[in-house]
Amino acid sequence: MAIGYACITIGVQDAKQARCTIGNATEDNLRRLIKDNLNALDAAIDYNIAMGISLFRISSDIVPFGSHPVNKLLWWEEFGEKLAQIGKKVIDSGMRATMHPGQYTVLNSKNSEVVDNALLDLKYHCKFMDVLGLDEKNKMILHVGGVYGDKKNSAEVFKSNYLRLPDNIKGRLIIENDDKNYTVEDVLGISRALEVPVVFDNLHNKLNPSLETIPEQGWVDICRSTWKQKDGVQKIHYSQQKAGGTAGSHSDTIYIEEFIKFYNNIRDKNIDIMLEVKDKNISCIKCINSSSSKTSAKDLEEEWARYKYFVLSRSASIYSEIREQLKDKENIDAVRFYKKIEQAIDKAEDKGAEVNAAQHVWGYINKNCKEAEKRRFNKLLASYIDKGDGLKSIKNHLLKCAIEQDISYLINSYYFYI
DNA sequence: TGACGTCAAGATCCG
DNA sequence: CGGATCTTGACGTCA
Repeated sequence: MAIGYACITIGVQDAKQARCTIGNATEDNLRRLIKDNLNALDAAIDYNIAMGISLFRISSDIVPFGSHPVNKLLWWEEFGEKLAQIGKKVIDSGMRATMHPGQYTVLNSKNSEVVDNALLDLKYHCKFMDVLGLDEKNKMILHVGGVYGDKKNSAEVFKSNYLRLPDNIKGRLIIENDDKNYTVEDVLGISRALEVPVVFDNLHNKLNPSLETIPEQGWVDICRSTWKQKDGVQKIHYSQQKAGGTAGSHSDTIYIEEFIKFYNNIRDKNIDIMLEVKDKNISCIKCINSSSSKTSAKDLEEEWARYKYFVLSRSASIYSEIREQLKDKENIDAVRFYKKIEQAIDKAEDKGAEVNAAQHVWGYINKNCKEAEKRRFNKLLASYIDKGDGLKSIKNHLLKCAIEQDISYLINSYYFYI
């Protein structure tokens, strides 16, 4: 059982991915970006290992314009050594990596150029995983594509185009129900014909349910039968609707009670759950700690160290309540802990609390900082107290100072990132 | 023709 | 001039 997150690692300075526009995609720029992005991927994997996260989606942008003719680099040769080293790290740590060509990679398109480009994109994604040296249990997820007024026929086009794919792509490809077109029932139909594993996506299923009404858990069970030994553990996508957002938009954080309810209903826990959520690795750790029986008082204390200034910036009383709760080392209750954190997340901005937290963080920086930094902090804080704007500037300044003084305790704080 | 999703790059604005 | 904030990009489908 693993819980993972997609592409971006929040709050890890060395793990930031970079890109460029097509106009700037010169050979030199691309070479530099690939080098930087591979180092960033390496850092993200180190972080995952340190945090006990063993499921991770690699960004499609890891090689900028990886399937576009503008990128003519033989990146798999040029960076072969680095790629192999990263791959070895993934394998040795027992991590499972995935990739996910987006909604614009359409294998069943009416337009043959679009199909050609989809093939190039699949080849690129597959090549990346191949050169990492990952086996076929490390999957590549694709949506079925367009409907073009005739879902049945369009599914047939998908099938025939699938059958023409190279074997290494077929070995990795898995298909997912989407939020508008192909329901899990539709995707299972395609899966039966092609023997392709199906990824059940809970939010897509809510927005685009099948004709047959089966509870979520029933669909998870049915999808399980599409996963064979060689495919590895069944994988599903889990996300929550953002309150007040357009249908299908992902929540800022995974609300833990709802997740645990879903998790408890899963009959066979031998399953990998990929979270799709704005706060990425942060929710991932939350879900791992809340679903594992091995979560210790120390685990929650480490989380508290990362959350505390954020919580303080929202509410001093919630801050005290959590501190009280954590004093009881005999009764570890991760769900209760994270529900309190969520209370703080959902609280509206409170100027007094923000000022208090900023001053608290400043207390660590104040001692060893430059006069100019001191002046800037005081100026920004005064402006915030006076006019109520510039909170982001305060946080950016504090983070900059923390990085300069290399105070990891502060740099790792979620206060700066959520 | 614009919305959809994504989020850093790139452009522009501000003090 | 540095930093904050707004706009663009790159993709394909669908209304």
